[in-house]
Amino acid sequence: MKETLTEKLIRRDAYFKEHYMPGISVDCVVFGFHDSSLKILLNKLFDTDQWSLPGGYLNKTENLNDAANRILKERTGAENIYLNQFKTFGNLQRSEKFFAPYTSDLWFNQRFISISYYALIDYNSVDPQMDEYSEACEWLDVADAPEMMMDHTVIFNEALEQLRKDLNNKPVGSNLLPEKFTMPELQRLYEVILNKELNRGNFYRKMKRYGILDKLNERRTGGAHKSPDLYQFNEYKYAEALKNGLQESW
Amino acid sequence: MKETLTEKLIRRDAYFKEHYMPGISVDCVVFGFHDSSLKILLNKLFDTDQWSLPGGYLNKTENLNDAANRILKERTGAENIYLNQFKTFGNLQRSEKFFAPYTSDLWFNQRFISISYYALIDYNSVDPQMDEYSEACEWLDVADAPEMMMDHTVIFNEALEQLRKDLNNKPVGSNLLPEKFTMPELQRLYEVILNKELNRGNFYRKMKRYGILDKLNERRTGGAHKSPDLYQFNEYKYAEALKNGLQESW
DNA sequence: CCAAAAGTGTTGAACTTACACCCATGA
DNA sequence: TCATGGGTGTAAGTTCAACACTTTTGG
Repeated sequence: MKETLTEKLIRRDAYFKEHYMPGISVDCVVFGFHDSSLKILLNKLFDTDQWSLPGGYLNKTENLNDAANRILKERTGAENIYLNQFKTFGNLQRSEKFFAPYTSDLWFNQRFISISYYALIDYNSVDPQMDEYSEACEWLDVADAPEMMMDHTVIFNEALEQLRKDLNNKPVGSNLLPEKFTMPELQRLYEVILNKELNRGNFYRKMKRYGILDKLNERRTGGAHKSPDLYQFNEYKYAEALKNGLQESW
Repeated sequence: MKETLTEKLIRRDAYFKEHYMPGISVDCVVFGFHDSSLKILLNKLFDTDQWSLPGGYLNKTENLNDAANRILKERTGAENIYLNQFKTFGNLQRSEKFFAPYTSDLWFNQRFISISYYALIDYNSVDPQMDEYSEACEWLDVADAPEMMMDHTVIFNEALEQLRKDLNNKPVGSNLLPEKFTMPELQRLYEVILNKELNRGNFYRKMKRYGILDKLNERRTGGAHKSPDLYQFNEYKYAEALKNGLQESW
């Protein structure tokens, strides 16, 4: 017979009490880019209709950033993911409703402060993995994000806002795209993050002017039309340019 | 006979265990502007040579932002201070050295995660107040910041970096200056935050073009030369302009 | 009346925006 | 052959840095 979510939480209670810092959780908003749209990686918990951000707890002997990396590795199989801690959520009521059915002495049902990261990852390098409390782990389209548990919708929205602000200051492009990509793909990434259309010619020139891309002697074949050139980021020049920001208004 | 810092911490141990969340502290980097330079509010603990950021703990029945506001009110006497949560610090070793002399069962000597805010405040509205563990609470010049305890120097540097980035996106000017100020004062604020000189004429025009300032029918008299006009921020227009950022490179 | 500071004008360079055009090429 | 993408041209408008000029005011 299948163990319910409640039974699972009760069974794991003592283990968590021993190994994890009380009151501190780490949540990750994992962004990917696929099929010209921005995706987010979400779990679906057993016994609920709601989705949740991949998250976990802080081991007593673990650094904060290491916890975020560990949690992401468990969920995506990938290592060295680009992570950006963007805000810590600590309102009293943030998990009240969700845990209302549980007894208050349950470890999981204490007041938690959520230290939140957003992660940027090459969609194709991810193999979404469920955790022990979930019945699904999937990429969903940011444009129609589902209802999420607790305050995860708030966390997600703030992550998206921060991503938008970081577009000219953080290596967003190189972390969301595969190593080789075409100029139209890069433009679509910018458009979908900024949620507005950009002029093709100007985008092309602007990107070239930054000098952060290397043009490869390859093209993407197999498409329906002219094979577009492939580019890759010049990591050194990209990093240099980001030090002062890309200084553009888009 | 004066109670030592150690004695004080031991005496308060049970009280904190009862009322405050374990493992979570809130630190504030408080910025002010005075005499053409950027200042930071620091405490000096008893029995040490090091300075510390004003900080405190999170009450079990208190929201995160409320804790930051409470701590600031205790230290500055001011309410409704502009606060910006910018990062959470949680390395294992962050307080190791500092608390090494204390026994490990002391509440204060557990592993703490520091949720850090920077605060912007009108220098003149502050009456620096020592807490019970300090022998001094003073404004010090950011340009020659002293040695600080634990990882507070790191926290301070990241706050300053964030402030620089936020200059065009957050109401930095209106929160650091008194209600009425002159254009040269505003320019000096920008210069000291950005750490570079700006062209006077262009600064003047740019500020006017934003339309975020109201020119008053008053001047600052008493100076050695021409009395400059006084301005104040038009809060509504300032807020509107900040929604999209001030879009300037300075 | 003069020095210093406030405030304004001007100008050339640079950049943005928006649109248009040509070429290449794969289905 | 035609739709899509690569690459370039250009005109109009905007912004910027730099410098110089005028105005104001305290001593």
